[in-house]
Amino acid sequence: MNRTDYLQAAEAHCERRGCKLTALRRQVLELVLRHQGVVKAYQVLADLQKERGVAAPPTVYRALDFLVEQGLLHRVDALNGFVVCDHFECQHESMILVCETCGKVQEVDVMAALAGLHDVADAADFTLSHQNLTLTGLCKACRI
Amino acid sequence: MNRTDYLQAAEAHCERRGCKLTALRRQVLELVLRHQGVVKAYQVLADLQKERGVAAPPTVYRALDFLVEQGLLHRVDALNGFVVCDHFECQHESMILVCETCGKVQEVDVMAALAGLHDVADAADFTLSHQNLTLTGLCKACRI
DNA sequence: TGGCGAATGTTACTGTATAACATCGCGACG
DNA sequence: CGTCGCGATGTTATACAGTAACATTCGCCA
Repeated sequence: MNRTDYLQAAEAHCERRGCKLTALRRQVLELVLRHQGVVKAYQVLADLQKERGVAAPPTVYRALDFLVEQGLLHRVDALNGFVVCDHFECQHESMILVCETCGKVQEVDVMAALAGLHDVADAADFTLSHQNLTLTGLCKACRI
Repeated sequence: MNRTDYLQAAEAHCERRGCKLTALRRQVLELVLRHQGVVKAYQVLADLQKERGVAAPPTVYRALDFLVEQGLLHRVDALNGFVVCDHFECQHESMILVCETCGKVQEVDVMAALAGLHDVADAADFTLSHQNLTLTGLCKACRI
């Protein structure tokens, strides 16, 4: 899916969910899309300042929070960063793989494997929320 | 395992790994042990300052990093915090369950379930590091 | 057209973490 | 015994991450 199609789909997605992908939110989403992999909030802020002169942290954080809420982005706790989710349509749980060496990020679906985790959690009397796992390791290129 | 035994075991553990649980590191570990569940670095810093008058962030962070490296603590990314690991002896991967409501933390072993995750990662040409998963959800008490 | 609510702007601050350099303490080794 | 090296700790300053609180704007619709 190219960038234009993605943005259009994202807009429709928000519409369906009863909220709006405003100009600002769209701009922030575009800025995130321009990067490979994980982006930091302050990187987005800097980019935004380049495009519109002024912008303060809350501006960016509010937009990012919104996009995460809509499932368009995932937050990567381990890196204090954000990655685009390119399959926000399907209700899913996914696994985000972050390469320790090159920082590249990929997202894979993981329903089956998660079932096992849910079992373990159940055994500990714990109910898991829907969530996205972030795991670190080595990607194909860096493993060599 | 009570606190004294734990500290002694921790010291032996470091020894075996060829490094030292110095007085400072031991003190920081004790401070973490005094709390239930997750502790923040700046909480430890404040405690440390109460005990020894002065202390700066790097002092605490260096000690915490060391303890994490030795497997005595786990870092909980999602909370910017740290929890004691009470089974640092066995080479293990574990799953840290954080209750969204009360903040309580428990750690469970999870070898079996992880095998599934490794399979999924392999399929994506990705080699997972040994790591501790942090998952959020609701604990028994808060689920009611 | 006026008023309501959501979105955004603005200021200031709190919390998290690390860089860079100084100093200390202790064991190895001549 | 000195001193060299090195790991641990102290110190200062600053970078990076996130939010509270309040002001303002904008679109919608009664």
